[in-house]
Amino acid sequence: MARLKSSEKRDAILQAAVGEIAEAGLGAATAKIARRADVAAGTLFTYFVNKDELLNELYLELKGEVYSRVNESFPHKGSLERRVKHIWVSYLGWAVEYPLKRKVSVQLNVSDVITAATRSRAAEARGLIDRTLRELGERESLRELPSGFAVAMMSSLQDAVMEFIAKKPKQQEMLTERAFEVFWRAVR
Amino acid sequence: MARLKSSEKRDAILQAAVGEIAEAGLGAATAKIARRADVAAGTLFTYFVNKDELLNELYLELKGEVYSRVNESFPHKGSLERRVKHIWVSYLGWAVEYPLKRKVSVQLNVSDVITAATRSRAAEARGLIDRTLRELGERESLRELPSGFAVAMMSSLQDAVMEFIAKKPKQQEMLTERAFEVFWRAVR
Amino acid sequence: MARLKSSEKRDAILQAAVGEIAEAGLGAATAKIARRADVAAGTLFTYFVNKDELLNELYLELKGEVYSRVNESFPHKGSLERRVKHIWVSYLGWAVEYPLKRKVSVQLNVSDVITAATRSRAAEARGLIDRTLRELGERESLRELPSGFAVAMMSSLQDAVMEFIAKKPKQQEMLTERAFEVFWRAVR
Amino acid sequence: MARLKSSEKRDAILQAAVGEIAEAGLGAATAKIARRADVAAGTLFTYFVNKDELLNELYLELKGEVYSRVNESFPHKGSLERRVKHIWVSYLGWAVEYPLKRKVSVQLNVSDVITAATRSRAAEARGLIDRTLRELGERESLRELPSGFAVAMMSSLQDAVMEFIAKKPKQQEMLTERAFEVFWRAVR
DNA sequence: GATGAATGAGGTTTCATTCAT
DNA sequence: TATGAATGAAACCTCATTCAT
Repeated sequence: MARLKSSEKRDAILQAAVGEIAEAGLGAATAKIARRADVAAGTLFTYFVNKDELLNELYLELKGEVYSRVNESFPHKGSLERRVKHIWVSYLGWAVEYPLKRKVSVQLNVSDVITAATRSRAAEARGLIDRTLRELGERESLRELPSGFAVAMMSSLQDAVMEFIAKKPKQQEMLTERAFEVFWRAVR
Repeated sequence: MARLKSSEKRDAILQAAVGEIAEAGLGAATAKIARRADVAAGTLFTYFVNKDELLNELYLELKGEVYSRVNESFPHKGSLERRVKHIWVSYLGWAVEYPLKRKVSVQLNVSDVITAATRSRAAEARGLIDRTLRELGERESLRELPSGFAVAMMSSLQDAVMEFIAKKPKQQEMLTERAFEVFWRAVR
Repeated sequence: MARLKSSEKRDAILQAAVGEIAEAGLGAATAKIARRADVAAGTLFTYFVNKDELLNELYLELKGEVYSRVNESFPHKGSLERRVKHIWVSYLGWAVEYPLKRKVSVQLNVSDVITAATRSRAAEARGLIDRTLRELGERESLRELPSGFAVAMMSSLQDAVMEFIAKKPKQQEMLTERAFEVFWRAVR
Repeated sequence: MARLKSSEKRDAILQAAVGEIAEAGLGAATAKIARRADVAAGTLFTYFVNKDELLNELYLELKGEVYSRVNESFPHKGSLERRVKHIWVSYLGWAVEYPLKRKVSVQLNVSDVITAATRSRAAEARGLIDRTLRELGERESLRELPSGFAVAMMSSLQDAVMEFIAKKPKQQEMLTERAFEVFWRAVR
């Protein structure tokens, strides 16, 4: 008669964690996360062995969400530029749509709670993206730079764009386009 | 007269904070910071009214350090490219020399403890840099993007470079150069 | 279902607070109160959100105890003198029986931690007493004095009696009687 | 060339203590008292060996002030009623004029910091008052009550009057008069 | 599995007191 | 004497985690 661990509850906890961490930083209390998820304090620990694990799982979840967003209608057969732009546009779309999630994602990324293991599991899930970006990295323009530089550059450039979109949401599309042009000029 | 507040001690606390926060995040205990600074737990609070103020002051200190580094031997009369490159090189130089400080600076920046007031005080101190980067922002290539985009872009690109230099410190110079070329291509 | 908050524990904390405050004043440490109540330091805060609330609740509890003592076998239909005397005797009885409680009650009363809200909640609970004392206040002898004076006078006179009973407990009954005569002469 | 301990400073500290304790209770910080007295934190301890002593001295000072007020123009040769009334009126006058002092005096009195030694030193200073009140205590009406009861009763009745004068200062004179009548009726 | 009271270590901050200047 | 920085014990309170129900 044991109820199964409901993934619904798990999701509620993760979502609550986003809200709570966005407001209070990584020091957010598990009890508050639980309360926001409408779950008892103890219940949180049947879904995540401890807070660190919760944080690592959250990181994975967030990354996964972005990647699946990028995968949606990915132009597998498009030109390199089209494929890179797809990644560019869809990531920015996600980040703008879920600013709290992005904020939390950044905090997690910068902190030390996310283990190397988690980070590499996240990387694994990027297959599609990576293949495209590796192709980009091999271009003449980035030749002498380490593989991975293109990725890092794109991601950090996007962070910059984000800041501006956050301030003027209405110009999202324009900013996304123009910034992509700048980016593309750099790597072309 | 009684002992005067020594800026030596103040500095020791700030430095200890860098070390402690680099290891434990912004949740680092004030007591541990004090111990590392070789100062009694209570003494910390004669220099900073509370932890938040300590963090804000630390932020200012770190930013100030970078800016004064950039100001050193700034080629006021050089071409735009030379000036931008000076900023690029000197910032990366600082970040590579003091990776912990940079790490802490990033954590602070992302967090919510740094007040708007502190942020704008920090911005004020950037006069020299800003003038150059504003000039950059007015170039044809960035015309339709908001002023400030050039700054944000440069800073985020540098973050990307940092990661790689951190992994291969020996290639610092080469990476710095190559990455600047890429950046310059984008904004040229 | 989890363990429920036991009013037993709540009471133990309140009682421990009486002992501790009687010894150390309102500055009594919450940790010591908890220890004396045989409860973990943190547990205190599941029953009272903070020390101030504990103190306010304690005040209410103490007042409540007195009032319910007075209410016991209250001679609703007796003469005014009989009713006033009942109040007089039962209050003094309580105060003599629980000198620590009385001491703490006085300290709380004099301090500023007890909020106006708490004071008025306490006042509400005095219905029976107040009706009688208001009647007393309307007598010729107190006519020009503000309503409430009779109450204040009685209470402060009792304080005086208390001191003496505390020193010579055996004479409690006699002192209670004689003092009431004096009091009654004043208001008759 | 050593400056003498200036009694000016001592007084400033005592006065500051009144203000601070009235606002923050007996837990008032010595550092704040010192600051309010425009004196360095350490200086306080050249005038009072520790906080407890400061509090005891303050108690003495306050009591002394009242007594000397009562002594002023004391009608040594007046009837018992006149003398008692003089005490009554002059004490209430002081309490109304210095409500903070009175508040602090009450707090000190109720607390345990005031030693028995201090209390008896304070009592000594009451010679004049006591002689009159002892005379009062010997009257028929109070015969069977312990000596000292008259004093206690008077003092506690005055507390009651105080409360009302504090609320309606304009009626001070009337309230003082009427209440005395009540008191006198009781002991007559 | 779900609950939430209980725990106690640990966090920040306050404070009486000391002592170098 | 006067100063006020320095001290560190102790205060209040929070929190991740456990476990009886």
